[in-house]
Amino acid sequence: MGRHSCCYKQKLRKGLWSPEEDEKLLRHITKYGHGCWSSVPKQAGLQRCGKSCRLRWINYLRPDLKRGTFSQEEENLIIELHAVLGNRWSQIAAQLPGRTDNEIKNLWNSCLKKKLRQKGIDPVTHKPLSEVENGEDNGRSQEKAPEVSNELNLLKSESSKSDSASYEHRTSISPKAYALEMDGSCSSKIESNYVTNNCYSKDLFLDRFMSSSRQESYTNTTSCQPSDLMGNFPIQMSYPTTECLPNDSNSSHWFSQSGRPFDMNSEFPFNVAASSIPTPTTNLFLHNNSFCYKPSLSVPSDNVSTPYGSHYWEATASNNSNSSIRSNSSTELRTSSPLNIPYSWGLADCGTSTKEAQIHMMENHTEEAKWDEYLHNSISMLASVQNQASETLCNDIKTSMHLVPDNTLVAMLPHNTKQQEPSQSSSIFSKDMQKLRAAFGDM
DNA sequence: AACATATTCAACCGCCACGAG
DNA sequence: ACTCGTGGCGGTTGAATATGT
Repeated sequence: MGRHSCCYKQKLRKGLWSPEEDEKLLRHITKYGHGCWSSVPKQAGLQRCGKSCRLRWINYLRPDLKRGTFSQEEENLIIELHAVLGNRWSQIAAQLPGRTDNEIKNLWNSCLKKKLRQKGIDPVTHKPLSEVENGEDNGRSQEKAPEVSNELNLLKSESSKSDSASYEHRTSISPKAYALEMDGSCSSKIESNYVTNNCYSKDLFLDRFMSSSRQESYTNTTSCQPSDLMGNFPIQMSYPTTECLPNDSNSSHWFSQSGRPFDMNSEFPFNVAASSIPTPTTNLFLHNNSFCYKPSLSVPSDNVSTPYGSHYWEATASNNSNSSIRSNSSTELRTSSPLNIPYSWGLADCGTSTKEAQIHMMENHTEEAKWDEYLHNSISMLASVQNQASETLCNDIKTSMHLVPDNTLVAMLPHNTKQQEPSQSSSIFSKDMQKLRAAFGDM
């Protein structure tokens, strides 16, 4: 038990992935989607088990992954979320677009744990070490407030080093919003984000943060603020279309996992792939101008026309030898124009030609209105959902969490079976979409 | 320069949950 | 009810790299 049948097969490679293997896998998934993972290695011509392929894709090849060191804000958010969620790395990762659970787990084990200990905080309980050492159980509920506020003090001090102004902004919450939260109003932004986007139960949240000094704790919750989470939804950037991809192989370098570049086969089928390439996600919350992806997808170094407008792209090499893709800031938000370009990541789409795919895209673009309306309607549903018992909410966590980790878009697509039922996350996305539209107008 | 030790992080392992048959 | 195949998750390992002596 436990071991996948495919792993018993002979001649399966293990260990680090070679650039050639990466290329095969990426090419295959870009072209066909992964479908059933167990069939991927065979179809892609890889001597790997499906599980290994899946892992490689999720942790390394996925185009929406961010590369590079974690920002202070990200670290703070991880600590915050860990205090609430524990070692539920996938759920924590869901709040950090572009980051994988593995990455966060590694960061936690190698870095954050130490940092917390150095600050005198037990990384397991998030209580002061002295308290942990002296024994506990002096009334758990009474300990929660100091435990949280201690950590928040740490976070505040950490955060203030780099960004005190924005910290103050982030840690503020209007009395009205707070009141809404306190009386359990379903229309509260706070709840919708905490409960739905953050995907832990309201009860858990309340239990954690709404203890005796709850207002203080809450208003000091660093990166977990509703305002942040509202912006925590990835927006989609359009990939350059096929036609714009350079034939010049010099500009299509790929990077091995150690950061060493290798040349992509110039025949890499982007002409087919373009229709399937997912929109990479970025993050308003971090509000970076640059977006780094683990593999450097071919990016033209001049103006790029897409079906949705022109974007200027600048390919740069970052310090850590990973590639990065930078858009000029003025067009950064414009790059989010195709908010709902549908892609079928994860759904085998073997027979889809470029043309078909483009038609498909257009159809879905018009379908967006319907879908948006549908999503909007689901906001009201959120009300009833949020009034359910926390147990129910806990059960829903898993469903909601499908939204972010793999590809935000996948979960939002009308044709995605996962989304055939209205979900809480849909509501949030709809809100976010409205917010973006309000800010940038309908594209 | 050579070695030892520490750190990082990609990948693997084992388990669980779920759906299909 | 049971088995099987699969996806997903968290814990762990170990090679590569960094740092210290």
